This record gives sequence, C-alpha cells and structure tokens, in this order.
Amino acid sequence: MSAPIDTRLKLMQTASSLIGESNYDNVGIVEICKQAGVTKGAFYHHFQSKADLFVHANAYEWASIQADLDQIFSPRFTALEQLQGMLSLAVSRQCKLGDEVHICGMPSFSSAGQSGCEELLIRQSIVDLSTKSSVYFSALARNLQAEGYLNADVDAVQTGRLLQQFMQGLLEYGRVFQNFEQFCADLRAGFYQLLGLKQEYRCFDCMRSKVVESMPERV
Amino acid sequence: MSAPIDTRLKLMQTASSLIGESNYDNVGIVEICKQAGVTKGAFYHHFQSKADLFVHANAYEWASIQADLDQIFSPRFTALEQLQGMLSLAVSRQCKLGDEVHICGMPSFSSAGQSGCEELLIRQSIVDLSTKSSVYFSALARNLQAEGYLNADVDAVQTGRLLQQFMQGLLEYGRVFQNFEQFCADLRAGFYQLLGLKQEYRCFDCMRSKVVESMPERV
DNA sequence: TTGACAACATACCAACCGGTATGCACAATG
DNA sequence: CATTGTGCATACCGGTTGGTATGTTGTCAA
Repeated sequence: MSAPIDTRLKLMQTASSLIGESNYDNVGIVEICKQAGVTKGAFYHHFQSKADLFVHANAYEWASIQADLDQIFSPRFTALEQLQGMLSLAVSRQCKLGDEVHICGMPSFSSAGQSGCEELLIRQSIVDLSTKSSVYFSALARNLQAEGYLNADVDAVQTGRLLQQFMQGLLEYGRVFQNFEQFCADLRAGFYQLLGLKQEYRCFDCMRSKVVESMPERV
Repeated sequence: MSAPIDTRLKLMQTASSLIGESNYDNVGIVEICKQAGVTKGAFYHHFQSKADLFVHANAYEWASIQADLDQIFSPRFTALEQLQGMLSLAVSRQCKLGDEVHICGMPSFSSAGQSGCEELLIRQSIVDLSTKSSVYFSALARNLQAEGYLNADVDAVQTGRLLQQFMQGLLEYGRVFQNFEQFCADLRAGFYQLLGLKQEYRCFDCMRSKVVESMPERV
C-alpha cells in the first residue's frame, strides 16, 4: 500500500492530462482511474465527486504553473527576458510523445475551453484560473511598457486579457492541427503583435530562454 | 404535416445553437429534438447519427456566415470597411436574450472548441470550418496591407491564422465571462493590434458598420 | 381504389456514467 | 491482543445516452 498522497496526486495529474486533451464531459471517472492505476473506490475515497477532482486538479496544475511564472517574473530579469520566459514556458509545457511534440493545451491558460459545462463548481474553477493567470499577462504588458519595449502606450489590463484570449485560441487551434512549428511561430508572432513590441526586440529563433533554462527540473 | 425541409432545418439550427452554447458531448439528441419540437423518429429519418447532424449543422451555419462574408468582402468596399464589416458581423451574431446580449459563440469561427471529441467526422468538420474561415481572415490582412492601412509588412496567411486563433479565444472567454461591452472592446483592440493597423484608422466607437447594415435581413 | 413510399411517432434496448454500499487488508493505538 | 480507523477493492444501482425496430399517417402516382 503506497502513500495515500501518491494516489491523490496521480489522480489529479491524470485528470489534468486526460481532460486537457479531451474535455470534462468526454472523460469518465473510470477512464481516469484506469489510467491512474487505481479503482473507483480509491477515487471516491479521495474526492467527493468528479467536479471536485476537476477543481483540485486545476488548482494543482495552476500551482505548478504559478511556481514557474513566479520564477519568470522575478525582478532579476528584464521585461524582455520575462516575455521570452513566458513564451518558452508555453512551448515547454506541451507533451513529448516519442519524437513528435504533441500540443495538449494548458488547463491553466485554456480552461475556458471547458465551458459549456453547466456545473457551478466547474465554472467557478474556470473563472478562477482565468482571473489568476491574466494577472501575469497584464504584468508582462506593464513591465514591457515601463521599460520602453513597446511601440505605443497600452492598457495593461486589457492587453493582458488579449494575450490570454489569444493563448486560449492558439492552444485550441494547435490541439486540432497539431503543427508544432506553426504553433511556436504563431505564439511569438501573436504575442509580439498584441503587445506592440518594438521591431528591434522581436526575436523569432530564440526557442529556449535562459529564464526557463534556469528553472529547477519539473517532475 | 409541414414540409420535411423545415424539420431538417429546424434540427440543424437548434443543434447549432445548443451545441454552440454548450458542447457536442454535453448536448443530447433528445434535447435537440425537444427544442426543435420534433421526435427522435423524425431526427433519425433525416440524419444518420448525431455526428452527421453536427456536420450538416456546421455546414449550414457556415453557408450563412459565408454569405455574409462574401457581402462584406465585395470589392465595392475598401479594406477598412471590410475590417469594420467583419468586426460588426462577429458582434451582430451574438444572441439577444431580452435586453441582455448573450455571447454564444460562432461555430464557424470557434469550432475548435469542440475538439477533444475523438469522432473522426467531428474533427474533419472542425478542420474544414477552420480552413475555410481562415481564408477570409487572410484576405482581410492582405487587402489592408495592399491599401496601405498597416504599419508594417505582414505575412497575410499567418496573420489570418492569428486573427482566427484570437477570435476563437475571445469567443470562449466571452462565453465564460459574458461581458458584452468588454467583448466588443477586446475584439476591436485585438484585431487592430494583430493586424498592426495604423493608429489613425483605428475606430473604437463605430459599433455599426454600413457594410453589415446594407446586408439583407437574416432569419 | 390501391399500392408504395415518405415522414414521422412510440416503444424499446444495450451500453455507459456518476455515485453508493459494503467488505476487507493493514497499520497505529490502547 | 483487541479495537479503531485509514486506504482502498468490488459489486451494484438508477438514470441517461445514442441508436433501432416497428407502427402509423398522409400523399401521390398508377
């Protein structure tokens, strides 16, 4: 009998992954359990309901992303490095299946895709995630603005929303077409345009960022 | 007994509406039938399966949008008018429930949100719609570029994709937060930024476009 | 008038889903 | 050593879903 925390964790990770690749309604509890290697009894021992698992899985996923984001947004980096860090983060969070990189979305950034689900808990979780993550997008715009990297004055809050909306759409588009090169190119181009980053600071080949590189290895 | 084409149409319209507001997995056949005022027998007389209905409903919805788009992209309009026309179209396609405007998405532009559904027919329909609609987004970028409205040279094809991805994310964000004013503002701001529209051509209060106004009334 | 067929309506079915009830192994505690 | 409670496994249940089988009604051609 392994530590109970492991079962809980495994369930949350599996749920995040499966629901991220499909959607809440389409993924059954039994499938999550099977993939996680546990039974339904174990599931209902740890979570009150399917929605409860979703909420906790989202929170867990977000905690991981947030840790990365807080690294990226450390004041020791310039706003430009923060931008590259965020772009790299989005890229590095896609799954690798064999040689192919599989665009599987990021619940923390694309949770709105689960909308349509009427359950209150689910909607609250989506709103919560969107709100939390948009704070970082806004900060990015504000920092770039403050350090003079942008073409014009921007409304940081609105620009943050625009970035988040774009990211959401980009991830879903990527999930459908599964073209990783295009995903990376579009990600950069979209962010640069939405931010109005000055031309001389745009960099299209810096796939890896020293910010993300410097982060501790994730499990 | 009304004309059979009516039943077929009603089913497609109802399916478009319900699935647009929720998602494919979450909307049952019986619910679609109930809303459409027909029975399951009638449904399976007209369509082979639920997926079959989805495909045809999407095609029908797209035909309607395409007709509008072809009006908007008539050479008798300037590229700037075409842009305003597209923005107005996206706004005008949201449902009105009483006094409140309800952001219900547009299957033709945000079909990727139905992804995660593994059925082949569904995926093909999504890819098909995305491909078709991105043609118009690209044309928009190309026309604006040709007429000198943009700040810098752009890759029209990529910019078309970016606009589509943004639209997708915007609509899903809107569906979650249901803030119509913000939706309109973000729509404009996002398009202007992604296109790199010259500042002097940006217009934030022209809610109604003479292009859309001139279009025949829809049912 | 009659057969044929389109256009449904009704009843039904197997499969699946989220959730529950119960039982059991094991570890800690007294 | 007995008790208690955690951490599961198994079996089961009512409700729902996509899909089917069959019956019925109106229409129209021959």
